[in-house]
Amino acid sequence: MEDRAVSCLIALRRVLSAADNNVRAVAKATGLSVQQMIVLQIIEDTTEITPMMIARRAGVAPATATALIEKLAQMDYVSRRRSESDRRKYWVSLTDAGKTALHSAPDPLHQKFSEEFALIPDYEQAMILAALERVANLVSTPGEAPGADQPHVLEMSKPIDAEKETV
Amino acid sequence: MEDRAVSCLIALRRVLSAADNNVRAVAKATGLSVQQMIVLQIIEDTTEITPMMIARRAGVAPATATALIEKLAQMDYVSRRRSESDRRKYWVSLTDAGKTALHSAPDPLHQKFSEEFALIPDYEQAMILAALERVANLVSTPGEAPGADQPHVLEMSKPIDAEKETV
DNA sequence: CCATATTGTTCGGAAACCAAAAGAAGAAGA
DNA sequence: TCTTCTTCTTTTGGTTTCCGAACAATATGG
Repeated sequence: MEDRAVSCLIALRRVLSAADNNVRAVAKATGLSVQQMIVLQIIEDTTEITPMMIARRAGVAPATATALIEKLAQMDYVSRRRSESDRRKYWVSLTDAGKTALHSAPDPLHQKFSEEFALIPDYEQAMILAALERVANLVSTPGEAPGADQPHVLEMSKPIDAEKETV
Repeated sequence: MEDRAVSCLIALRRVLSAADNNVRAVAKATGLSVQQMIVLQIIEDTTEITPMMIARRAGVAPATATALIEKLAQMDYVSRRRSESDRRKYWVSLTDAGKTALHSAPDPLHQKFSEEFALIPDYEQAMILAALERVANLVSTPGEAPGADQPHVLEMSKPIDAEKETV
């Protein structure tokens, strides 16, 4: 009877595999690495976020996050703004170029899904949405959920430009 | 209208993110790299498969597939058997150790899902399964689907042992 | 037998990643 | 104020992963 759970997991793995291939394709199309894309998406989700939080969400070591952010900053896809409440950290956010880059490449999976989803009868659409949200709530751990640790609002732009000449 | 498709994709991305974090955790627990785990799973799915097919399914370059297989063979997780119908290629399959390794680590997502899924009322379980399979069919491309390109049955074991002394 | 294609490998370099140590800034207590 | 401890980020050094390109071996079709 927990047979059905197994079937679910199998279906899930098919979806996962397709999605994985997809991100790679999209990444290649944008000229970004997969990890860079993930980081950009994390930043977009939160609008503003610190390196440590990026590391936690992306599941990489802090050192790796530093390198990723530095790279993205060099490409001018993200901007950094020193926090004033805690001057050790800084807030990373997407530049316009970053947003553009993130959405420039067509996403085959997104498109395919949207197209075919539109053909499905209404009641079934609703069913699928409900099921997906149910599953998302089942599996998503609070640790990586969005929402916590928002930046203070009162910090004004004080750009991190000192290290502009980093090689 | 197509609002619902967007909500679906958002939910899907939550699931994806959770799953991604999960594979990393499991990989770390097994001492395998993520890519190695994926390859092992591909091999298990097909029982027997050639390097090129592995490369295509895993979405990596042939050179990478070679390296991955070589590594897994060194760990004695996979065995190779030269094809007789086409002596360029060979069939890769899982050893018992490989199967064990692949399933040794507890899978937090799998567990969590199974547990919570069991608590869901019957009709909703059925609904979720149907929805997941629907989605899987929507997104999965035939190219990476299992089933095609099976090995000929008549090839007997002629191990690739020549390179046993590879450093 | 000779092109051409396919399969897999080797090689060299680029990039990703991490652990550990270091640096810089906050927090807490005397 | 002056420790001392903690947190956040970076640097360093070294490992691993991955790919492109050139290559060898085999197949296939004239």
